[in-house]
Amino acid sequence: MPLMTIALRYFEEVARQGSLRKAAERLHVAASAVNRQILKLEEELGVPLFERLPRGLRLSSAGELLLYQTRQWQRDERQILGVLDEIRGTGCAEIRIASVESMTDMALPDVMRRFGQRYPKVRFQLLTGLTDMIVDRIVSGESDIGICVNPNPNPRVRTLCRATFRFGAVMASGHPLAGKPEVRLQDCAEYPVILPDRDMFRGSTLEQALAHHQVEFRVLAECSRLLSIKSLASAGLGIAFLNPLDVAREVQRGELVFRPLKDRPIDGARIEICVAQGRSMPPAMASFAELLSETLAEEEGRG
Amino acid sequence: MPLMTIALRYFEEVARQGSLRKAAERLHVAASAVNRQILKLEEELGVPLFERLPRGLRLSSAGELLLYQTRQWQRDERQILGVLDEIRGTGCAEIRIASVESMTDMALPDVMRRFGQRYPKVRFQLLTGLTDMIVDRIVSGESDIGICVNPNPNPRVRTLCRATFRFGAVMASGHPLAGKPEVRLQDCAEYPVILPDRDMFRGSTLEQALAHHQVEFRVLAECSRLLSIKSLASAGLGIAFLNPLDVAREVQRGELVFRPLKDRPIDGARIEICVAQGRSMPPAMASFAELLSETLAEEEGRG
DNA sequence: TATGGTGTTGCCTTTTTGGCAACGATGTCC
DNA sequence: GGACATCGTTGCCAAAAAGGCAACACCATA
Repeated sequence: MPLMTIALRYFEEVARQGSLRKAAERLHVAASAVNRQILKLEEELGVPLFERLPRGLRLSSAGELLLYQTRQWQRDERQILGVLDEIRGTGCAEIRIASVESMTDMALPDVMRRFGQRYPKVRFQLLTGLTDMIVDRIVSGESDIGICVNPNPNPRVRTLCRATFRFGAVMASGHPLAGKPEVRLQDCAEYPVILPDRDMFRGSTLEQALAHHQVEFRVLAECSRLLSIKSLASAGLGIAFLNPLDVAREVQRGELVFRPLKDRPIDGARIEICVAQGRSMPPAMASFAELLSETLAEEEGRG
Repeated sequence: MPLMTIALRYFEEVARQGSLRKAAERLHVAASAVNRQILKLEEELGVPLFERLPRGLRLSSAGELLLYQTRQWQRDERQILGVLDEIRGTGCAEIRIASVESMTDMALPDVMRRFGQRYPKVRFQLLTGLTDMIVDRIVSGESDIGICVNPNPNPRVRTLCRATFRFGAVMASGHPLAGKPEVRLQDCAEYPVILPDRDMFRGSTLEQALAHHQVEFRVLAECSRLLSIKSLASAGLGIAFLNPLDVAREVQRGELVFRPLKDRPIDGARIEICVAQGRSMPPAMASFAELLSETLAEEEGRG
């Protein structure tokens, strides 16, 4: 338990009590033991920490300095012991997730809730961004678990699980195309569409698909957030191209409908769960990763 | 010298080397000794700090946490050992002075210069203000040595030395009154005078003296700074009432003349050097206080 | 002057830490 | 596939550190 020298521990108590014998009593040791630690400490530091008065000890200015530092260390010690206490058993106090938006609406909250039943004390840090940034954070160790879409192969990243989701057309339930079980891109061209903005769009599977089929769309809006895209589609302003995960909640509530695309071939979005290569995961984190992987696989099967 | 447990010291090196044996080599101890410290540390903390690999040890997430804290403590340790090194012999690294303006122009720089020859490494913090604030700082421990004027008796303050300086009239060397060896307040009433402002004036000996003699002055200016008063007087704009210490430098240079007042009784300004009651001073500080007291006594004799 | 408080020291025991050699396990090289 | 190197770990014992007890010297106070 003791992370700092007994000498410092004794020193703090002596400074607090102003007397060797009182300090010794509170420390449950003999006064001579305390005295020797203080004398040794002063000798090693080369500076008197106390001045000896007939009624006890009083801090010198060097002693005040050291006392201040010692108290700081004691606070540090209590704090870290507390954190290690939380970690005991779980192996970690916090799981830092970096995820694309697709997962953050439905899948992630669900997994986190189920995980919280087994590990109620583990906190989360949830950061949303694009794949490149997510990979960077995993590599640099800023985040523990990354959820990204179509990441480039990277030797410093280990993929735990991957699942592909095919794009589909997403529109308000009252939309003229909502009646058909499947749609073609050409059908969609008759209505306004809502696309991700340049940053989200670049390099995405959607970009490749649209480029391949050479369809001319009337673009109503380009959005930088998934939430915006869904809001516009919900309002009936246009058709969006998303994967089932993105709109699971809205489809469930009947606000949006998801219609697979008949066109072939259209690659799906490959969602991968990844961690830093060469780093092991504490039990709780491994458990979380597994839960996440299972959920992703289930969703893939359902889609 | 070691302020944190050997276990932590070993732990840091093992984390750095990634191997018990390499760490042991750098620490000049047997590998078994290092191993035992690590095992004991893990047992006491109740958390594994490393995971054992066939090629060595790798930090767990608990270990990373502790390593971060340990490195912080090592920096703290180096820093405070450095300061204690400076203190060795002198007893303190810094002398914090709170002084009225009277001393800060001539006496204090002179004392600090002479002190610096004996203790070149000791730094100063010089704060200028009014007596009440100075006393407060001494009591609260924010400053070490206080130089104040006519302080109220205070059981928590110990006075090392006091010296009284009688007020006099201060004027430019070309002033009509500059020719007389002594002046009366009544003489000064024929010319504009420069007074300290309300904060400086209130409760001062000067206030009592002027109140006692019932002389009507034509006040040219009230100033909140000693420097301003002297500047106006130097410019020949009026007569100021100061004590010899305030104008020692200007008198020496011939810019101002100091003329004692013939009126009786006029109490002098009682300048006191004081420290906190019940606190002892490290050698360097005591030396400084003594130097300061001597200088003050000399100046009193000269005036 | 007696008394109760202080820090300090000598002698000894107890506890902690270190050193040495050996063991079992794992990865590497020929 | 077997020799070899490297790793962490453990048992046994010596060295070092810390602690306990009693006595001492000192000083303020009653």
